[in-house]
Amino acid sequence: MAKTKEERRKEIIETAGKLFEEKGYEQTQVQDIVNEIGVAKGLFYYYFKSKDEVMEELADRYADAIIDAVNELIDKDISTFDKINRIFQIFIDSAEKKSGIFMGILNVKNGITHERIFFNVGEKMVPLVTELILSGNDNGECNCSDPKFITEFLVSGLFNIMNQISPDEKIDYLKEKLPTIKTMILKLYNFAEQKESK
Amino acid sequence: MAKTKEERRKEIIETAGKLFEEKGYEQTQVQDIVNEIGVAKGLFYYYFKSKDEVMEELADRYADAIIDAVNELIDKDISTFDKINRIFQIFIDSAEKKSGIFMGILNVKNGITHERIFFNVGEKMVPLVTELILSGNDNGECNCSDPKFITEFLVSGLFNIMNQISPDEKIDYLKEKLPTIKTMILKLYNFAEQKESK
Amino acid sequence: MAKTKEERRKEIIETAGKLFEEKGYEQTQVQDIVNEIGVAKGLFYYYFKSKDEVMEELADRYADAIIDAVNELIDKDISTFDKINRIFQIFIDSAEKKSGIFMGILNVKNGITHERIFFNVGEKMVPLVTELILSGNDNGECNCSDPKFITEFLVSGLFNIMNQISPDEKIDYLKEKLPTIKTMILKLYNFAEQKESK
Amino acid sequence: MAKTKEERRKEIIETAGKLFEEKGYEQTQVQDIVNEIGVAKGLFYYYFKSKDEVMEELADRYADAIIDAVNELIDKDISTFDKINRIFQIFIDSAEKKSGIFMGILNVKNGITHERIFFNVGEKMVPLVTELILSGNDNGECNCSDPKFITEFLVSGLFNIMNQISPDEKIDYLKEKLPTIKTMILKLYNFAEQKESK
DNA sequence: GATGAATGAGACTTCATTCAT
DNA sequence: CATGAATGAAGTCTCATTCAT
Repeated sequence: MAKTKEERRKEIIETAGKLFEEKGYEQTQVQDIVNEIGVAKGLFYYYFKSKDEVMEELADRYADAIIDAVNELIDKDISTFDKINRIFQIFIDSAEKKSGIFMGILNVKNGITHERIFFNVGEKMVPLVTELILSGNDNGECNCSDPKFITEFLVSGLFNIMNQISPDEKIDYLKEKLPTIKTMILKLYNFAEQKESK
Repeated sequence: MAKTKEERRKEIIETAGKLFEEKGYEQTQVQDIVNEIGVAKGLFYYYFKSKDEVMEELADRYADAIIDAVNELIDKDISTFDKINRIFQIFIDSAEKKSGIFMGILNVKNGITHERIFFNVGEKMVPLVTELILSGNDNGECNCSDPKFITEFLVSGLFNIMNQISPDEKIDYLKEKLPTIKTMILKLYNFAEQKESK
Repeated sequence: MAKTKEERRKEIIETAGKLFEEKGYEQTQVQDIVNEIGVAKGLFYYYFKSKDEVMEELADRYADAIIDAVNELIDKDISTFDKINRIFQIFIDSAEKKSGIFMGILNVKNGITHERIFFNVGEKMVPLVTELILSGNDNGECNCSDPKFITEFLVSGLFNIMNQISPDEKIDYLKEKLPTIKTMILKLYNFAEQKESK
Repeated sequence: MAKTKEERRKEIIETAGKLFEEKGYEQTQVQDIVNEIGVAKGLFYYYFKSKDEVMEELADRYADAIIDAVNELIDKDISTFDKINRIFQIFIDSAEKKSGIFMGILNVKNGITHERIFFNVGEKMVPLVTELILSGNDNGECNCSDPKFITEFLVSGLFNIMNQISPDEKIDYLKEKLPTIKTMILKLYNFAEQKESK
């Protein structure tokens, strides 16, 4: 047995994430997590100081994955409108990934997981998008008087939609809604009417 | 002392609501609630079967208060745009009331309370607004191809905004954002450009 | 309303007895008893010092009813065998009465009720029957070397049988078994082979 | 410390059994059990899901021990009368074992323990003995028209006797009564008059 | 790296009993 | 006689965390 340290850490985080989504944070016991993996409880505490620390890292990892992708995009030489669209696309795509998180059925009991992840993602994503819109305002691509508020709105709206549909329908549902979302972006940030480049 | 049954019920619900907001559902013990009121723990269970039942009733009461106000509005002889605006106004106003609920600082620990209330409110409010827009579509006041999705977006967006600011700033913040919200409504439901009647 | 003191006492005792049988002593709350009657909980404590006191009185009443009937019989001018038979007949008959007690389905949870009543009845009945057999030994009607042990055996055996069949079948079952019981009495106390006088 | 799982389980079951007998099931708290052993309360729930589960296992173990011994006996090549005698002997012997169960003073409060154990034992023992008598009827060793009823009678009678005497006197008392019990068996099942082989 | 028995504080809940009206 | 809101001690059960092996 004896996996490498990093493998085990990842295994624990991902298993925890899966269970938090399925049953909620409070309803998932450390025992459930180690049972799922097939190791002893003590091992959990060899890798993490507490159950809470796993949650924290979980939310961070998820947020970081999104932010990394967004950062990579931001310096590209494409229109602001395209950037914004792609950012939300990345956000949505993350729901398709096998990350374990985001894959849970809406469960009123797992509120804490959702809020925590949302908080982490939102906190990092909103400033990036806001900055982007502000520069778009400057060069005339768009005209939005309160980009921070609008962005918070869009992010939280999307997030909640994603948490209210079952994982099976999620991908198809979001694909179906994509044009509507693009129209919303167009209107709310006041982009000049335009065609999206591939 | 022996208050009437209805007074005590209300007192317990409101005290519970206040504490749930302040500390979160899981972190609020039944003992905290009865301490705050100054009665014995048994009394709590004389009125409610469980801690969960209080939460349920709390969420229902809050949702019902909003829905009642919305229903009253819906038959009035004013434009659809005005109705929609006022509905969101009611939604926002409810956050100002001293109801005890909704008054909490954003606390990542009280996710369950927020999700539960949001779920109850959203579930009832979205269909009402959707219906309104559909009839607005029919008589040419607006032109929205997916009113249900847009409404879910607006409701969840607003809800999250309200949960992310401290109660002290909340009222002023929302008042400040009101024009922006109205503009969003105007654009997202595609209302014909118009003046709102006072 | 306002029944007489004695009526209310009886009502409470009988209702309690019924519920103890149905659900067991520990599982029956004072609240259940007063709910069934339709009065307030305080009234229960106006008539009885405690829940235990009701149980005590219940067991006593039941035992006394049997003992009274047995005592009446004991001085009659009939054979000892007939007396013994009739005593067990009385014991069995009491199970048919609408007394509320003894009418419960076997419920592993109501052990306390059964044991308590059995204890009270047995304690009073065994010495009477034992005495009877001893005098029967003296005048040659029977010949039993350990009447106390045999009687305890018969009483506890009957009692358990009665607690193991459902109330609906009870009467018919016991009627069916009556000849077997008589044969047991005949053999165990070593009565001279004889015909029972009607 | 850290005993093996099976040792601890057994320790808990036996300690619980001892206390149930001494004070009754309802009157024995989980706290009492763990105090007696000198461990933390959580450990109890590490091994058992509930207090009730211990009781269930207790009754099962006791019943199984008897049934195992009886089964071993049943195929031996001895007379039916001897088998029946030895079965009741096993039943009685089990009361002498230091198993912890069955060793309690008669306590009207421990009715549930007694009823439960009796129920489990009786349920398994009665059919075995009944079958034995039926085959004894076939080969002419005995002649009993209702072996099931008689057996229920004997088992419940013995059981009650055992619960009504203090543990100190129990062994001597039962030894003293053994001839009487054998005579009862002889008569009730209508065995042909005979000598028991040693 | 890994185990899992053991801990123990503290949560929720129950209910017999009281007492002011 | 009757009410029923209020009490509070006591019980069962949970679970994150520790630590000796």
